[in-house]
Amino acid sequence: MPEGHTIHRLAREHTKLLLGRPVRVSSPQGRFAAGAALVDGRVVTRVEPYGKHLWYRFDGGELLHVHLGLYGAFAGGVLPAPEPRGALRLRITTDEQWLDLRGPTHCDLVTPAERKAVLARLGPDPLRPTADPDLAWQRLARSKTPIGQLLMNQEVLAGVGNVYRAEVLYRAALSPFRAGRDLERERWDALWLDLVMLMRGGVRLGRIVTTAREDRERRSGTPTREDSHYVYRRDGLPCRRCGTEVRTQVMAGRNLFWCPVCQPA
DNA sequence: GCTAAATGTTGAT
DNA sequence: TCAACCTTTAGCT
Repeated sequence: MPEGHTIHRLAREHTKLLLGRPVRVSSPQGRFAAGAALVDGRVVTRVEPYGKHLWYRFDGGELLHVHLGLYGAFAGGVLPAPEPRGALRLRITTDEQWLDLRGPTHCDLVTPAERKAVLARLGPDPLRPTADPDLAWQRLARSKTPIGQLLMNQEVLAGVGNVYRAEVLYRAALSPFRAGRDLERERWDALWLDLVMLMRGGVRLGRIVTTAREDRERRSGTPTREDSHYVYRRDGLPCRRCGTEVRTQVMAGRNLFWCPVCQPA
């Protein structure tokens, strides 16, 4: 379930769990066996998130790069660890805890240069305190590409995925089909601030909630999980604010959701 | 029990 | 544009 908020939350958890401790590292599945052997017994000195990427630094200078992709996920708990089964790419254990990684797109040892190359291609990450929204604006402001596509481009913005794309555009009352260069600077600044707030909330809660309380309660009395979004995966259902059917269509290779009335072209 | 789809990216065609 | 990665879950039967 990984957009940027998931990655930043994992970085916090893993920092608390691993930092300054020697770890046992293995790859029961075998695909990361050689890399695991190289860092087995090392001390973790840093866990760093950027966008949807995670890096783990070890005291021998090694760097582990993890990208969860669409299905990658961590699980963990207090020892003893469960018997490894299925495709378990990575297991890290401390004296007390175990951590399992399954299904990632990337789980590899990389050089500092390779890490730099990845970072160089990423746009500003709304979850990083020093992120500069102007870098994204430079790209947006001269692009004919629809804003719904630009928001998904990690070279424009790092960490935004399909849920935040749909939801932040709804909250801004912006059509996903509007060209980036037709976006006013003030509206971009407001969009960025909203992303920062929403994604920080995602880190805190461990899930994405974009609906204002009054919108959650209007239709259902008690808030439930399915009230967490305005439009994401709500195609065919009435818009929470205007009642119009929420629409969907593929944009940037993923299902986009929007309200044609609240987000007029 | 089976199938399709899912909060993502890459590399081949 | 599409298959691959590889796991979980929702929605069927």
